Amino acid sequence: MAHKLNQIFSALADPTRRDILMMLLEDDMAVTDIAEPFDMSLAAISKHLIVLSNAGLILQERRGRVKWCKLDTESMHAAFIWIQSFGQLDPINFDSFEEFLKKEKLLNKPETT
Amino acid sequence: MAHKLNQIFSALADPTRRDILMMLLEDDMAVTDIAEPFDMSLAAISKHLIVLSNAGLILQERRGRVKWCKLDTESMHAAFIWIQSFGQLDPINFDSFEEFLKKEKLLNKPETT
DNA sequence: CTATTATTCAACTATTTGGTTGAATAAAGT
DNA sequence: ACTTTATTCAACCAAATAGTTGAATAATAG
Repeated sequence: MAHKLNQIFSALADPTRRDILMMLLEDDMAVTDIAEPFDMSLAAISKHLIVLSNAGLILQERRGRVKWCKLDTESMHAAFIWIQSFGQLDPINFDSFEEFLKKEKLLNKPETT
Repeated sequence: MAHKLNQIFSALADPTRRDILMMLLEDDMAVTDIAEPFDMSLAAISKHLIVLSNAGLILQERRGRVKWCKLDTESMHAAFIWIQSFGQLDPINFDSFEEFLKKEKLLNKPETT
């Protein structure tokens, strides 16, 4: 699990990839649709998606000729736990934590597996 | 602040640098002492420290010929908040959160600025 | 079968990264 | 002044990264 942290943090270090992850918060998307807003070739986005996939931050499932991308929360959670248990945070910002809870509730995701 | 996330996550992506940060949890250290346990040149460690410093994860203060390194919690906190507010975490692991609180209490840091 | 759409592969390039070594600088210690 | 200790600088190298373009593959549509 520790070696995965390299990949996870490395994947999160790129702003394009963070943007992609945030887009996927809204909904699952096909590769072409993900690429659309970016000023960058499709192949470049495809590579970013492979990086995200290798880091375990997204899952890719091919249905027909379309490859659907969706968030995989586990790696993000692992990074979260690492930082959290690192422990050198400010007294803990309960406000932002509450806000996070609120947002979770608002999203009210149907697939709460 | 967003552009700093690139540097922060990128800095956290290297295991040597994460190790250094964890060593600094114990106490502030001089560059040479930080380098000692690693199978790597002093210059390499010096570079890692510059990366950590640029990411705002540590502070370096020269006293005499020794450069002391200490954690700077702000950037770590920024990364924490980003992941937290990203919101795609599992229902929230309250156990690990409690453990984190407990550890904080145990450390009982005097400099709770 | 042919064309179109979706995605990736391959080859290439430029830049960054993580490491090395040896010299340079800075501050003490004797 | 000379030596030792602490740290960085400079030049270099190998490997990884982030991008490009053009061809290849895969699946659907006509």
